[in-house]
Formats: sequence, C-alpha cells, structure tokens
Amino acid sequence: MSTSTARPRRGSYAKTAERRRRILEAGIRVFAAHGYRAGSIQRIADEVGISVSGLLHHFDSKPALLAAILELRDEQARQFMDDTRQDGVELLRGTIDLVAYNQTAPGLVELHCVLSAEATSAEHPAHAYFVARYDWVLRTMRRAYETAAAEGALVDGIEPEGAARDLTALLDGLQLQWLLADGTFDMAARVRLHLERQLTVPL
Amino acid sequence: MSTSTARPRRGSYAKTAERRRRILEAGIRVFAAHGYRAGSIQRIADEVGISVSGLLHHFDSKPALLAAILELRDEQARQFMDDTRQDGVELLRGTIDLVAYNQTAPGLVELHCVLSAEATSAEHPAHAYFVARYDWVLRTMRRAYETAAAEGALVDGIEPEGAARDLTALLDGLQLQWLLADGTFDMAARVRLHLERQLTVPL
DNA sequence: GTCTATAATGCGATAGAC
DNA sequence: GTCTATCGCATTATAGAC
Repeated sequence: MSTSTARPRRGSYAKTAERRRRILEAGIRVFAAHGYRAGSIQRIADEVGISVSGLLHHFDSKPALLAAILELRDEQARQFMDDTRQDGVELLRGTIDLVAYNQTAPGLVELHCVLSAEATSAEHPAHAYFVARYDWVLRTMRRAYETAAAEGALVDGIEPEGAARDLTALLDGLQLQWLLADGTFDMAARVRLHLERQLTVPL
Repeated sequence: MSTSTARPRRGSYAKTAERRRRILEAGIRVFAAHGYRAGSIQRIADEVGISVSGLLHHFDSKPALLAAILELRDEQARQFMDDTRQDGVELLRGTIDLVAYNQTAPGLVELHCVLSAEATSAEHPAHAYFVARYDWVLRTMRRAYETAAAEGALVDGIEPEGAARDLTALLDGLQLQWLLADGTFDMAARVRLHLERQLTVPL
C-alpha cells in the first residue's frame, strides 16, 4: 500500500488540496458505511459533487484512494499515541484517551471495524496493511506492559504479550458492540476498569 | 429476517435437501471471504456447479439466502451453548469449549467477523439480526455472571453486566486478531485465563 | 428442478475534448 | 483540472422453455 503524492510544482494548490480533502472525507463515510468492496467511487464522487473521472484524476484508482484514507487515519491517530515519546503506564493511559476520542468520531470507528474485518481475507487490498498494523500495535502494547512491569506497576501474574493481545481485543470488540448498540455505553470507562485491574498505580 | 422453508409435500427430497445444503456451505465460504455485499450469488452458484437461476429456485433472493445461512449457524452454535440448560459457571466454561470449536472452523469465524462488522450499518439486511443477537448474548452472559456471583464463585468487584460486555468483546476481538494472524495463537487459552481471573472456582 | 435468455442496473477504468 | 462519452464486465432478478 504505497502513496503517490504527485504534487504539481508551482502555482496555487489550495483548491486541489481542498478537493482531495473532501474526497477523502467522503471516502471515509462511504467505505465506513458499505465497506471497501461494496463501497463505490461513484457514490463518493456523488457526495463530493464531482464526476467519477474527476475523482480519478486526484486518486489514480480505487485502491489508491483506500491507501490514502488509511494513511490519513494513521496520521491523525499518531497525534494521540506517539509511541516514540510515551511508554509504560503513560501509553496505557493514552489508550483511554484514544478510546474517548474515538467515541466522538463514530465514522472512524465504523471505518476501522468494517475494513479490518474485510481485510481479514488474504486477497483484500488492505490485507497487508492491517497485518502490519496489528503487528505494530501488539508490539507497542507489549512494550508498554513490559515497562510497566519493570516499574513495578503491573499486578502479579499479568504477562505482557497476552495482556497486549487482550487489551487490543477488548478495544476492537467493544467498538463492534458500541456500533451495534448505537453508542449507548461508555467504551472508555470499560477500558479504564480493565486497566485498573491490571495496574497497581492509579490512572 | 424470516425464513421460507417451503418444503414440497411428498416424494423423495433427498436431492433437494442435498442441493440446499451445498448452496448454504458455498454461501458461507463466499460471504466469509468477501462479505455479504461484495459476495455474489453468481460465485456461490459457480462453486456449487449450478446456474444462478438454479440457485434462486432454492432461495428466493440474496437476502433470503443470507437469512438461511445465519439460521443454520445459530442452530449449530446452539448445540454448544444450550442456554436453557446451562447457567452460571457451567455456561462460562461452555464458552471456552465454543471458542475451541471455533478454532477448528475458520470459515465460520470469518463469516461472523465480516458479517457482524458489515451489519453495523443500519441499512444492512442483517442489521436487525445482529442487534438482536448481541442483545441476547449479552443478557445470557450477564445472567451467567449473576448466577456465578450468587454461588459465590465470582471475584469481588466484578460486575455482571460489564463483565458480560468485556467477555463478549474479548471473544470478538480475539477472532479478528486470530484471522489476521492466520490462526497462530490459542484463543481458547486466552479466554480461559480471562475467566480464571474472574472466578474463584477452578475451570 | 434446472436451464437459457434477457432485462435493468451498476461497477471501475480509459480516451479525449475543453 | 474537470468534464462527457464510452468500454467491458458483473450484478440481481425475472420470464419462459424443457
């Protein structure tokens, strides 16, 4: 899943940047609601108010648009969980904040939920992306638990690798329930409770 | 999501039943791999070796086929978790067995994972089905925790409703990881560990 | 019960005008 | 940079022959 920035070299690009931004936003909405495979660039173009050809001028193909969307989402998420600066209990605390933020953006939650499930299939254009992403998430979480353990902040009997898996699973599973239940419970509160049972320090 | 059994009234139906069974199996494969919306009855018919028209003779429409598949899956699952007979710790123990069984049927895991995420959208033909199903699962799980608590088998501070939510989320989240990781870890072992931390009795 | 034929629609992508 | 026009293909579903 590579990017093609392909910016022009001079002049005023504000309009183009704006168009691209609107296409990406509409793409998130459509792929979240229908998935990637069943979501059409036709519909995305309609939402923006341009033609399909107009859309394909900005993004060479449907998979290219998907790649750009995933990249944008990662960039936004990185603002909440900067793995290079946070670690240990601090990072686990950041997870609660991220979940709380997600609750204000149902569209992004739905996009992740639908695309990750769809990308389970080996032939899906985002399969490699999600495999790599979960690998990274699990490694980051495990490191956080390991650091917490080294600081004596981890309850006895909690093993970092398994705890990382469980926490990640809890996040994803809660999101599914939250979407099906129309956002009628507090995900962040549940994650906080889960972490409080694993840590010896206050959150 | 209603069913149209519509059986003929006499004669030998072995052949028809066999055809229907093969269509359902192929449907599970295709919908698991591509989701409902992107999976085509064309492809399902191809896998069975019949025409699309032939398939639509047995199942009136694409949504009707989906309904039949979900019903079949529920019927199979009911053999593992009979809610009318099991309760409390016994039912929670049964969850581990169900997860262990699921690990032998990756196709069913994928079907559930992809369809439940897809059905998050209110317009999806299986939306009402999954909303009702999760409502039932959460109520059943909560009752099991409540019974366990009444028997003094529950660790202090575990609240049944939340625990039911967390356990269900863990199951779903682990399935997603398991599919992305190509089945390279033991889901049942993780669920067992989770339950062992919540219960005061051996599993 | 299964087929062919067909209808009507939607899809992603390309070519070329402006 | 955006458009129209068009291609080729896949989709669900129906009608009617056998």
